[in-house]
Amino acid sequence: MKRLLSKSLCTSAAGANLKPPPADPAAIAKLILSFHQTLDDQFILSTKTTPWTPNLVNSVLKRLWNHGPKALQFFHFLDNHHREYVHDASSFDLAIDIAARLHIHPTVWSLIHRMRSLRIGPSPKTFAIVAERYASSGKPDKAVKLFLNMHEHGCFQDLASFNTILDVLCKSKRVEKAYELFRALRGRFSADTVTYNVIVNGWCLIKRTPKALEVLKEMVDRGINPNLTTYNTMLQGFFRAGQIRQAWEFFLEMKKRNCEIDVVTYTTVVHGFGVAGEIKRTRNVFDEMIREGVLPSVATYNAFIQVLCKKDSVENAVVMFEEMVRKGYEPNVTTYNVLIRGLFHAGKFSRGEELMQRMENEGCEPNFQTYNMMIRYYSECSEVEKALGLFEKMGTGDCLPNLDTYNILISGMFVRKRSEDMVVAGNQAFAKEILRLQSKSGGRLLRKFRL
DNA sequence: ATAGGGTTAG
Repeated sequence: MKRLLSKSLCTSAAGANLKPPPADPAAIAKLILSFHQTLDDQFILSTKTTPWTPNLVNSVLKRLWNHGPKALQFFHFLDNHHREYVHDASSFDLAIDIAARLHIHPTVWSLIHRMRSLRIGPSPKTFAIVAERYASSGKPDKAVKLFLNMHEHGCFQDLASFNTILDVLCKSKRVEKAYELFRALRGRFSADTVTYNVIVNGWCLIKRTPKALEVLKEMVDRGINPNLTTYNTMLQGFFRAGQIRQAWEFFLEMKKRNCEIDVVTYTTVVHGFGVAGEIKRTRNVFDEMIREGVLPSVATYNAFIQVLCKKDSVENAVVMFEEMVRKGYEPNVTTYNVLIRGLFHAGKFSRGEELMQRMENEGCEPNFQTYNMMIRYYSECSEVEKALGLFEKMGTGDCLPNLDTYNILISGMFVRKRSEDMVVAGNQAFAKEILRLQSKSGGRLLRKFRL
């Protein structure tokens, strides 16, 4: 029912014959996307009676995540045309995130200033968002500067925000920069276990386990107690760096020292051995885990199923999947994605499709990864009809095609795996379909790819 | 949004 309504809103001519949308974020997002230029009087009329709440606004913003300019238009529209509604801090944070991802810094800063004038922020979270954008777009120095200047925007630095900026730098692989800042300011902020864990994890992320061990040692020397998170981080680091023997010894040491090793420890080892192709040891550790009374989580099963797909056989992965279901676990979107990928990788497309149907029947919505991965496999095998079928299905559901989807489809046009004739026919079908869809999308695709 | 485990293929 909901889907039918969404579809009718999507396919109606832009701006014409639109009924007021209910407080349904999916319907509102589709309505916004149906406007090719700016939101106009028609939209004002359509949303006059909509009961706006921060939750509703946030849902709409999240649905428009891959259509950033539209999302910002919507945010500003509410600010300007519904004067009785005032945005919540969480909505500002989302809008700031979107503007920062689009690198529209004047908008980022005007939103920050507006937050301040409304006395609802900016909060440390707001700064974390902006810093993360700076760090991941090659501007770690601007991220650091932002942290150092936070207080000028009414937001004082504390240990938590210090730990956050270090984590942001580490997660975007700017570990040297994080380490520098850490050494300069650890005294001023009284670095704690979390601070050290962030730095240990940073070195592990770039596979520099000797540096991670050095920080671990330093931590102990300074009287900061490592905890299970520290050890699990280090263990994961060894696996990531391909140091399987060291990982195993570290794991044994953890047990010898009576660490209360937990589900995260075991999942790390199951995954680590599996990725290294040591399926037998993966099984042994999984059995040991159950023997020791540590309950596997859905993540443990996901790790196991994934490595069975990659390093063993997809049939064994299916067995493990059925076992987890039998034991009462509820597979999540990751579980399905991993197994569907395994089936597709093995060329078992129809079984992959069946599993997708099953996930939907179970109420687990396919996401971008599900669709994009399936479309990629179909495109690579010149299964044009199948790829387009999924693309169409995306367009009518809650998970709209994003830029990656278009990229996958377009690169699919250039794949040559079958006879030249098939490729030409496939290309024509793709080109025709993409042009048709782009005309519905208001020219976004045309501008992006100059088709 | 102060820290640790599970999602692409190349």
